[in-house]
This record gives sequence, C-alpha cells and structure tokens, in this order.
Amino acid sequence: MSKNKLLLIDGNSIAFRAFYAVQNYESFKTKTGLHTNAVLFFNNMLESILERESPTHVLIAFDAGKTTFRHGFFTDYKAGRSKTPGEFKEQMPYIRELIEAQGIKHYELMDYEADDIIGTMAKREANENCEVVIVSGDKDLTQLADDHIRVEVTSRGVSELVTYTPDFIQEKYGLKPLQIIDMKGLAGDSSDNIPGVTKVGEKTALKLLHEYGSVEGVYENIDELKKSKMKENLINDREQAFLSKKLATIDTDSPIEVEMSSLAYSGKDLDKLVPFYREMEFKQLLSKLDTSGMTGESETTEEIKFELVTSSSDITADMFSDEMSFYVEFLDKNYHNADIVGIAWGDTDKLFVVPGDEALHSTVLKEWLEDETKVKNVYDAKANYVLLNRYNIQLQGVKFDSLLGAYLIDTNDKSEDLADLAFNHEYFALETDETVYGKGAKLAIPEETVLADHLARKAKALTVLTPQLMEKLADKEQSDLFFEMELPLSKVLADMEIAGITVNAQRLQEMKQEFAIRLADIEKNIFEQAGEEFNLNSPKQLGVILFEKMGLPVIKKTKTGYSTAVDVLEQLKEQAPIVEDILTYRQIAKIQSTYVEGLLKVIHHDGKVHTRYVQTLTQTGRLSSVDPNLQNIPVRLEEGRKIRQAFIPRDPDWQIFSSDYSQIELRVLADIAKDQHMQDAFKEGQDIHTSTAMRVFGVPTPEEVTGNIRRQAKAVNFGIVYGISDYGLSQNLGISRQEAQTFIDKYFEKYPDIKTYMEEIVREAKDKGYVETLWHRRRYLPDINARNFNIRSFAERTAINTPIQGSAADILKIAMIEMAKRLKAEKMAATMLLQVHDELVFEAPKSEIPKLEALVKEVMENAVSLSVPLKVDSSTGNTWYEAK
DNA sequence: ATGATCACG
DNA sequence: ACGTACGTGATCATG
Repeated sequence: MSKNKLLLIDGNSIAFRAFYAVQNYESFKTKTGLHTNAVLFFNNMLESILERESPTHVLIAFDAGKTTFRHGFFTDYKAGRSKTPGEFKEQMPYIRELIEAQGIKHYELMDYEADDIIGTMAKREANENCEVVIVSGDKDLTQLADDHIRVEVTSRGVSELVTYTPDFIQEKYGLKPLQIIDMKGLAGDSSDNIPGVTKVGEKTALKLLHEYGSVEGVYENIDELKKSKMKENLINDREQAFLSKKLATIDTDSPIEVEMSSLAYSGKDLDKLVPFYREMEFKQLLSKLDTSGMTGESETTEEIKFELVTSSSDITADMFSDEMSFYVEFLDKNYHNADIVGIAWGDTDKLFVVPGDEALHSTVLKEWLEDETKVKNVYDAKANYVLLNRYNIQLQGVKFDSLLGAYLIDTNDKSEDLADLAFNHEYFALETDETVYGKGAKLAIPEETVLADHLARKAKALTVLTPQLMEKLADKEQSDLFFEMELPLSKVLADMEIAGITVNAQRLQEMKQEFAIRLADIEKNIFEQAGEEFNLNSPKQLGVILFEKMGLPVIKKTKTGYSTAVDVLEQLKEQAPIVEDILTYRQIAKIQSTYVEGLLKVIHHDGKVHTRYVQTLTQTGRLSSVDPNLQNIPVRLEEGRKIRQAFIPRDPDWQIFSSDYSQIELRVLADIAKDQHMQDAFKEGQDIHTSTAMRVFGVPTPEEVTGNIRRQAKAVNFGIVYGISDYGLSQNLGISRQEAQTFIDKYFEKYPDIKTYMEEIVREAKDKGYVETLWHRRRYLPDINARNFNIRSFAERTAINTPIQGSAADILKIAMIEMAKRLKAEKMAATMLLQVHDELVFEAPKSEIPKLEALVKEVMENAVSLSVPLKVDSSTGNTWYEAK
C-alpha cells in the first residue's frame, strides 16, 4: 500500500495572512463592492501548496466561536487584539465556499481552536505510513513537529513557506519541538495575550531552556540562579509561567469526529469552482482552469479553422448565411482615415478571412453587407458604418454589437480590445492586439497567416459572445436599452460623424494672427513686471515668480506645489497688476492652442471636421467627443465664443440651427423624485431658479427675486443635482460653510421629496450595489459601502447624480433617433451635425428652417413623457456663433 | 505617463 | 473629524 500524506491547514491564520498579503485591498473588489483579496490570496496559497505537496488527504481547520476551553482558565486569552476589519470578516464565508469548491473538507469544533484540531489529527494519523504536513501562519504549531510531522509556516504574506522539522528547530533555537511550549511559557506571546514572565523575552527564555530544559526545570532549580532582577521576576511570576505554558499547549486529544477516509482529496470541483470564480470575478484564474471536462464549457485552447481568401473575386455567395459575425480590423483609432487591415466573417460552422481592403471591392460582399435581411453581429457598429461608408458600402442588418452590449452590462468594462472584452466574459481563445501587432514604434502587421488566424479568432469570439451578452442584457432588463436606444443610435451617430461640420479655416487663420499679436504683447508686459523671462505656460515657474519672487500669499497648494488656478489668481489680482495680465494671457493662450490651432490641425480635405462620438465611455450614459472634441467649444466668454464664427453651414444658402433642452436635469429630478412643488413650477412654466429662490428664501413674488438671490438659488439647484455638500456650495457661492448649510437645510425643508429621493437612492445603491436611469442604464458603485469617508461620500453623490444626468442623456438619445427618422421620412435636406449633451445642432437650407424648427421642437419635447413638460429653445444663424 | 489647467454640459 | 461639488477632452510641462 502506498504511503498517505495528510495536509492540515490552519484556515483562520492563513486567511488572516492572505488578507494582509497586499497593502491596498481596496483594489480587490467585485463590481458589487465585495472585497476579495483574502479569498484570492487564500486560493493562490492553497493551490501552490497542493501542487507542491500532492497530498492524498486534506483538512482545513477553523476556530469556532469567540471563546475556547482556554478562556475557562484565563479569561484574557487573546484579549486586546484589535478587532478584525469588516473587509476581512465579510470574506470568511467565501473562503469556506472556496475550500468546498476546491474539493476540500473544512472543520471546526466548538470551544476548540484550529490548532487543537490540527494537533489532534496530526498526532492521531501520523505514522510510518502517513506523513503529515501542517500549514499555518503561526509558529505555535511547530511544537507538533516530529519524524512524521512537518510544519510549514508562511512568511512574507503567504508567498513563501519556512519548513519546521525537529532538526530545523534544533538548529534555529537549540530546542526540541515540545520545548516551544516552554519558550512561550517563559517569554509569552503578545499576539495571543499570553503573559509569560515579566521582562523575559525570546533570548532570555532560550538561555534558561538550554540550561534547565523546561519551565518545570527552571523552577526546580530556581535556587541555583544568581540573585538578579530576572530571578525576582521568575519567582513572582511563577503561577503566570505555568499558566502561559498551559495556554500555549496544543490539545492533541480533542474530541474530533473526523474520519481520515472522509478527507481523501481528489482535486477541484469544477462545477462549483467555475461559478465561484465568476462570482468573485477572478478572470485570470478562470482563464487558467481547464474546463474541458465540464459540461457546456468551451475549451480554453482551441485550434481554429478558417478559409483565407486573398482575392475579392474568390468571394462567393455561398460563403454567407443568414446570420453571421462580421469583423473589420483597423489599427488607427481614428477610423475616419484608418486603413483597413483585413476583414473576417463567419458563424459556428465556417470562418473566412480576407487581408487588407481587398474584400471591400467584392460586389458579393457589398450585397451581403447591404442586405438588411442578412443579420450581422459586429464589434463597434459605429466604426463599421463609417469605415464601410468610405468604400461606398451602406452596412445594414446589424443585430448586435458586442462592444456596445458589454458597455451597457457594465460601464466599467471599457475593453478597447475585443480580446479584453472576450476575456472579461470568459472567452480566452484570442490574443490581444498588442500581442499580435505590438505597440508604439514596434507596431506592425504580422505575416498573412498569423494575421488571418487572429482575425478569424475575432469573428469566432463575436459568435460566442453575442448570445452570452444578449442574455446578460435581458437579465438586467436592458434589452430595450440596447435594441431600441443604443444600437439605433450608433447608426445616427455614424451619419453625424460622416456628415462632419464645415469649418471656415480662413476665419481661424485671421484669429490666429490676431491672437498671436495680443499674446506677444501681454507676454512682454508680464515679463517686464516680473523682471525676468520665464515659461508662462509652466504653473511651476509661474508659482516661483508669484509666490517666491513677488511674495504673494499662497492661497492653495497642489500635490506638486503652488496652485495658480483661476480661483486663486482671482483673489490675488487686487494685490498685483501682473495677475490680471496672467489671467488674460491664460484665456487667450487656451483659445489659441486648443481651439484655433487645434481645430486647424483636424480639418479634413473636405473642409470639415469629423469628430468621433465615443458611445461606450462615460459612466452616466452621456456621449463624449474626440478628435476634435466638439462638445467643449467656448461659449461662456465672448472672446472664446468667437470661435463659433468658424463653424459654418456647408453652403452659403444654408444656415446653422440649434435647439437645446431647457433645464432638462432639473426636470428629470422633479420627475424621479416625484416632487410636487418642483413639478408644479415646471408645469406652470415658471423660471425654476426664481421659483426655488421664492420657496427657499421666502420671497413672496417673482418680481422681488433679485439677481443675486436667483444666482444663489441657481447654485443650490446645481448642487442638488450633483449631490450637494455644504463645502461645495460654499466654494461655489463664496460664502461660509455655515451659510451654505443653512441654504441646504432650508431647501430640504421646502422640498422634502427631494431629500427623500436622495436618501432612498443612496440606500438603494448600498443595497443593490448599483443605480439605474429611467431606461435601466446601470452604474455600479463598488465604493458605496467603503469605510473611508471620502471614498464613500463620493459614491453617495454619484448615486444621486447618475440617475439624473443619465436619464437626461437617455432622453436626448431617444430624441436623436426619432429626429433622424423624421428627417428621412420628411425627405428633408436638413442634417443633424452635433450633440452637446442637451443640445442638437443642424445645418439646413434657409428655406427649410421654419419646418425644421417646428419638427425639432415637436420631436424633442415629445421624445419621452415625464410628469413635467420638456421645453426646448431654438435659434438660427449663418454661423454657430449666430445661432445662440 | 501624470498632473495642472481650463474649455463645455 | 474626515475634505468635496457631477460628467467629459485637449494642451502643456515635467518626470
């Protein structure tokens, strides 16, 4: 009969070590906010020890209850321990679940510690035919070491183990294993609150034990000792020494009801472990699991079969079926001018790859792509529309977009690479683009077969991911959000991006000359006042001039030095005229570099700028705009606003038309908070800030609301939408925190339903781990139960703000889809060009403007039905500047 | 790559 | 007591 090997693990001590294996456990969290660091490191430690030892039997022992038999004779046993963090406690049930999924038994016994279970099992089972290995984070267990029992103690977290055999203990301490107990008797153990003898530590204890062998030996020969303080302490603490020894002695005869045969280890329980890893979001571990033996699981490594087509004339109709995945590869993020590296399409039965843009010259492919009845499942539909449009192909029949779907399921899942996305959804047979193409200067397209394999795998991944993602969307009630809102929107956005907006480069050139002269002028002025030349664009150098050379008071500091931000400079401008000039310089320099020069750089050959709306980025559901960002073109200050003069219609006979929602976020708030007062104000068409001013500040009539009071009310309304704090409001209004708090108190008194909404939404977020918009757009808030006040507060404000900002974003998206539909139905020439969060910008022939105005108003105001009316303001002009 | 600053809703 | 408003992107300087 072959020899057995029993592995005994001290569950509590390893779990504790695992928890502290990393400094920052906040980064190990599931999207619902559950910490997983201890589970993860426990798992890793367990797997490495199982691999190293190959045990035939395994048991993991835990402490049971708060007290043990040791408390019976020493109430302060283990007292004074700082209480275990909640982040650790919450993980203990999951560690037990992990152990079960790993196919291992765990055991605990009332009134006994894990040590006693281990000690009893070890002494009971260890013999010639059974080797015992004990693993703990605690050296106490080394007392059990003998010829058949080896004790492994973790060091450096849980990554390394130190082996304690009798020989090793002899070498290290000059003691036999059982004398470890005597050492504790004399030296004590602060972590378990074992007292030991006063002033006796490990060194003294060792000296005594080398001489007298045991605690008993020391006291039998106590008279031999020379008179000393130590001798006095030994005599005084005699009782304590024996008690300490008793406390440190592991009970090797505890009443354990575990049969060796029940501990037989036969490997992981994959049917439990896979779902468990998924719950813990251990993606790396999942990818390493060999799930081939599991029912319904795909294999981790797979050969992929595909047909490489190198000539467009070889593309034939029989290569297409009614539903297929379709993938277009391009490496330049800006798909408005990116080259196509290759395309791939296929389904579960077959895959086809064509390198380069060869395929796009195939009429067979074009016909399939443009056939609405042929279903395509893609990755980044919007990019596909834009890219194919450049080849005169009007893509139709897109049913699913994995990028868009994954984003809706979890907005944090911002996988720019299909491989990352696939990985996050447990599909592993795909390399990342960085691996295949390299990055930076090393970016290169590999040889044809390697490229083709990669692209085939992408198409294959889409085939696997599509049904999975669709199911996840359905589970979250997000099918309508996807199919009715986001996917149709991707086509609308593609058309807007393709349309582009015409920019008057000449106007920008004029401005550039003008600003250059002014900047040089101001710069000269500043250098004269400073008495030296320096880099005005460097906050660091500017800080030295202002706060060191000129001795101005430091109002605010940043991580790296003095703050020279606007609000700081505003406060300093009375004290030195240079500050006013710096502010002017900053303002003009910003306009010049970001807008004048920036825009000139991105004008295409068609005289237009073509932004890209990023549909899968923001946490709230808003769009973002890049290359160039057309959602932050200056408007507030006249100087910058002039930039808008450069945005013109495509034809002199056309005009720019702009419509924006009035107070959409506050209207959404009035609706979702069900606040009657706020709803009434909107229904009656009142100015909302004036209405707020009247209620909060007790002004009887609208006429008596002064500009200043309205300004304050407006700031309070903004604050409410952002998840108000007294500090934030005080900063915004330049008032004291106390005054700001008074405003907030009064506001909540007058709008109790708003207060209730805020409390409810935060409670809901804490409960569910996420918040939702009116159209089920979801944002997870893992920090909502954080112990750190700042982190938690931030998540609470986010919980308040996201449904408001996100629902408003949803409304504009719905309006955009309807608007595109209506423009087409009415066969209008008018074109939707830009979206700026609550505003839509069009260009249209002058003659069409009246019709457009009526249509846009109707569509936007009736896009959705809330308990308050939606209102839009519109304007027309020969440039965007004039359409205000 | 990161932080500071400043443009927008 | 804690130290902040919510959501973005581009540019410049600097490590």
